Amino acid sequence: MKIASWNVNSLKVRLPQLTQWMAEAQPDIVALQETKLEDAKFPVDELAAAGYRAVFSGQKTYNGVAILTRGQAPTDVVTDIPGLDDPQRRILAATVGDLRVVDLYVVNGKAVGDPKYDYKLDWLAKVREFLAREHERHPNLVVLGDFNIAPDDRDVHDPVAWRDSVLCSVPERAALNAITGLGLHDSFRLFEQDAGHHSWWDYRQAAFRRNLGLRIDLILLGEALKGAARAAAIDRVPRQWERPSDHTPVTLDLDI
DNA sequence: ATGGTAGTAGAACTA
Repeated sequence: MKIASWNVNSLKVRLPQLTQWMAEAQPDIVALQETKLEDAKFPVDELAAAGYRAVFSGQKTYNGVAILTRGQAPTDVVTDIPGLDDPQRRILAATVGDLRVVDLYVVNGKAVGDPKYDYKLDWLAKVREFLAREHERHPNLVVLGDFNIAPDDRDVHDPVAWRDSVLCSVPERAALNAITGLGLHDSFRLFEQDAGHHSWWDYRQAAFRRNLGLRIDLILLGEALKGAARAAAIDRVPRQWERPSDHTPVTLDLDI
């Protein structure tokens, strides 16, 4: 089975690209971020026509997450972190067959020291507690999404320029390490050790053409699933299309 | 150099 994550930066704008990409890539599960759609406006019928069921947690203008599945319908859906009263729609957990899937749109944080940065670190700490409980209950855990953190310097086009800035700072990386420390493995690094592989490129300064990007979109696998991983990839093709998202899809092939 | 581009909205905020 193939699992994917894609920050589409407006599902309304990117729906044609999403359905085209799914028709070509044939993923079984797709986690979306930044849908920017109220639930009443989610394109349920269009995605059903493409062969996918959907669960979603959205809001107008900002944020919004969704999980699309082929075959079995997602069940046991959770849309909020227990103990965190947060109107921002950034987390969606669901059971899909034998897998527990948690889709995250991690807070960007704006800049180190900004109030949004403090919210990011607090949000990540609360997510870690939630994921610890999810992992205990569901060994076959997949946590994926836009983490808005580059795990280490290999994931950054210019580590010196980005040193200690938001998306790369030591406290953010510590928060991510606290999550991977639960036994959740960055699946891309099970297969690829080199630098220069990115999943997000700023719209400005021709960043994609120059490969000035970061790898911030991750698929984490629980210990029990690690041995089932067969291949991980970043599909740069949709980033080359007309009117692209600033993120491109990341994928994982699992032998289950 | 706090620029630049994109999405949502219809000005300013978020990324």
